[in-house]
Amino acid sequence: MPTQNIHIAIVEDDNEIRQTLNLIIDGSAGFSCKYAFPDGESALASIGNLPLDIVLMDIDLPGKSGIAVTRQLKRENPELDIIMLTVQSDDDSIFESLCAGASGYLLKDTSPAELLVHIREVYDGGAPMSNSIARRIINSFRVIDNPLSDRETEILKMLSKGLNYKEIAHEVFLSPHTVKTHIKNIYAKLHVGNRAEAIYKALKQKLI
Amino acid sequence: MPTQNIHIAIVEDDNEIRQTLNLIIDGSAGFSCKYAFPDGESALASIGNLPLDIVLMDIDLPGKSGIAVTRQLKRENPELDIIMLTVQSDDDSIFESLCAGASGYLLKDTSPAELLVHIREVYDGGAPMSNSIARRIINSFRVIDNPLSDRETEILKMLSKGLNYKEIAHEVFLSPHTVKTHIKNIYAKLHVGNRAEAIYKALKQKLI
DNA sequence: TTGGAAATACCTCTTATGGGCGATTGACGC
DNA sequence: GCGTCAATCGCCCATAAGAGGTATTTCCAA
Repeated sequence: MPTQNIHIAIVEDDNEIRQTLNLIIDGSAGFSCKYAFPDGESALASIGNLPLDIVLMDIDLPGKSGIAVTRQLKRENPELDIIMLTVQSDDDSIFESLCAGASGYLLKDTSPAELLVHIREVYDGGAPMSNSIARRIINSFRVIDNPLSDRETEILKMLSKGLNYKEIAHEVFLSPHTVKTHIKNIYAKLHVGNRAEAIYKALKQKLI
Repeated sequence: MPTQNIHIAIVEDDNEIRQTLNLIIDGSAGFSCKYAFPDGESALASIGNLPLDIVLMDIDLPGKSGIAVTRQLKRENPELDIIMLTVQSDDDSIFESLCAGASGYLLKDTSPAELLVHIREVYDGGAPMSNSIARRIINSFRVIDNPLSDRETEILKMLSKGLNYKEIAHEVFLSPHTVKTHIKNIYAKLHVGNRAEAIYKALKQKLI
């Protein structure tokens, strides 16, 4: 029993790549690719009224960048899945794309067969990434080291919620003086001089 | 020409699963699995002296959790790659595992054939994840929306660096009063009442 | 057993912060 | 042309925060 076709559009400025992708995808069983755009503006103008499941998006486009186009498309069509298909493999491109709402990130050295597999993965709720990209993403989660004691971490979390000395003291059944001492020690360990910087550093280093 | 075997260890408390995995992996060409541990303590005691490439780690272990074991293993053997292989699919388990240093996250419904593919992916520098896991990770990057003006964002960033009114005013060539007004507006937009909470929310929502 | 964290508690002093007010100017949209 | 909003500047005041101390207890590891 044949499943329903997955409807795909392409945004890619290189004519040859665009047409080749179009032919490959549209010619594969289970996939339909009736729309291809050479730039973001034309894609934004048309997509939204179209019955699409997935968009393949290049990043380096004339005019609006593929990341900006992704952001806007996702704002207007939250259900649409967008897969970045690009040569860019720098951290900025990757993380900005994900923040913009991309559901996958593939490098252009991906083979046509793999591409089709990955499109189906996205259709099935996955989030395919080229190997090197996936590793970069999960490395971004790594924690360096945590110099804070459990008590200090607990108090720092409350600080980040906006509580003051007295409120924290009440929460943890301590004297406000003790809370203050802990916070001073936290500042020393994080090499900061106030709450704002402490919370910034702690979040950046995933301490809280 | 045969490539070198990938050397694998298993940490898994369920005897049947552990032995089955062991047999499947060790019986596959290109893979070697000579070590299997029923708990984290025994794994920590032995691994480190062993010539291993990859460890498959369960999360729900007797005693130390697989996440804690992962953290310690990675601290002592940064080069070792650890793949979580678990039934846990809650956000906390996923993100804590990644923060602890896992290089992949697979659910136990992964087929043996896929498992071998994924082990090789990790060996080749990738970071395989089960479909639903990958999507959760990617979604964690999504930006909701940014209610702040450019000026406000600029000032909020300086706040997070620990600058006070006067210092910020000096940086942006404004009166300290104006800076204060901006900050008050930021608090209103973020529905917070102080710096700590503002920075926490802003970072959580990726506004800065 | 001794040294070092961690956790606990207190004091004083100066400065920064946040709340509550008001006000003008210049874009931009409708 | 009118309203809205960002951006700018201002004042007063109560309180919170941070910088400087000192000190005790507990517990773990060297």
